[in-house]
Amino acid sequence: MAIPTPAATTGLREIKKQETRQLISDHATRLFIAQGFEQTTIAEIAAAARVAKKTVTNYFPRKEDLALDHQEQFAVSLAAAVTARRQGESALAALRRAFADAVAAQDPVAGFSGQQFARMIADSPTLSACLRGLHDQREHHLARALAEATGAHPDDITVQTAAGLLSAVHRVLFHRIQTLTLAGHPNDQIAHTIAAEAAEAFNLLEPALSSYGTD
Amino acid sequence: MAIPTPAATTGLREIKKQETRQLISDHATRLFIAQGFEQTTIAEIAAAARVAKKTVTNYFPRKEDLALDHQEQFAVSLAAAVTARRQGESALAALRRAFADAVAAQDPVAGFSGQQFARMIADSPTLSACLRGLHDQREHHLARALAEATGAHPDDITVQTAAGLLSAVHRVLFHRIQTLTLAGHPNDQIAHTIAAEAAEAFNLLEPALSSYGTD
DNA sequence: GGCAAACTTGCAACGGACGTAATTATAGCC
DNA sequence: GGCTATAATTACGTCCGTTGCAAGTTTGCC
Repeated sequence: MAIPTPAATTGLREIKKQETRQLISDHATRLFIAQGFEQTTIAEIAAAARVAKKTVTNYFPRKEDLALDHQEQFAVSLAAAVTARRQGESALAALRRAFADAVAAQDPVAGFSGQQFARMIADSPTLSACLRGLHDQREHHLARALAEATGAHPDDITVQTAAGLLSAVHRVLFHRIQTLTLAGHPNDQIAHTIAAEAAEAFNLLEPALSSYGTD
Repeated sequence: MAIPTPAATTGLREIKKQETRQLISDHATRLFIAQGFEQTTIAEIAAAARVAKKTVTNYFPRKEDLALDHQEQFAVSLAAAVTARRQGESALAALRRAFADAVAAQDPVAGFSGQQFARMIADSPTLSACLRGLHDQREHHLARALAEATGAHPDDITVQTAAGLLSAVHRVLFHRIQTLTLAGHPNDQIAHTIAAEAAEAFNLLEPALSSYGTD
């Protein structure tokens, strides 16, 4: 997926901004992995990147933003899967297929983040809380997409519940991938295990939502 | 529910500790309601309660602990409902009944917290994140209870998924009560509305888990 | 070449979290 | 009933994330 950059003239200023941002992000990730998230200070990152502390907090308003990338992509992933579902495909079927694809591709957005990254998150209450918030945002986006797909009011209890149930399955599977990653399993083996478990999990929900959100 | 106090001799010291704790908590709640959670500093609370700053953070390690009470009770509520379910009653039925009871009693643990309290939480990212963490803990406790009830391994994907689905319904309904509270509806009206919506939400899950966790 | 806008920088302040040592008051024991 | 060990409270101080502000520097445009 190339960067769209809508009318973003690649002037010298934009180029240097992107370089500076990447420079800070790279040093931050390296330090977080090496010595943990909480143990790394913004001052250290700024010193490593040879920029001012203020520049770091200017590009990344909160410290968590330095560690968790692709937040927006994660938050809209389920809603996008529903919006882009095939003709006659239910929301559940679309989300099942989307997860299977993500597992096959070992997509980081599905939870394939590497052992060191998973450990960094697990060891940091701040990052764990931030991840919970992202799961929450993802559910809300999904609820909006489901409301649009079914023509129901966004506050409708059935819409809200369906979004909660569907995102719960994805969240449980995400957490399972993280757990297996932390346990040291290689991605290939995790993908194999999770594929079978995902079938069980989605099958459990099938009787409840088999035709929900079908065109 | 009286305080068990297992062999807790009600010495003068324990009494004064409880008084001090209550004094701090009362002043904190009052200030949070009056001027918001983030806008209130621990120093202000300490000054209002006429104690040292350190005494506040000694009784309440984190600032959130000053605002959110009964955290442990909330976290174990779903697990307790499953553990105490009747003979032959499914986990879903037990949780449906527990929620109906909580709504009838307008239990704060179910979300009946009053408009000012709901606003305090909604206006504070810190408290919202803390509440998400509590929902997460509640799901994990439920998963353990379900594993024990079904004899399955706690890491079993069916157990994890069932816990995720069941707690998702409770979480959606909790959030709905908060939303209605923020909108200014009186508790009686909310209880009436939610009772009907809860029936819809649990009915949605019924085909999936009607017999799960039955003795 | 010069001007306006933007980015970067350094400094400062605030607030929450944590640690430590000193003071005070209680509870158990003789 | 007095003494001592224990535990809470207090008053410091430090660290770190976050925010605001003014000055300096670079970029893009005229």
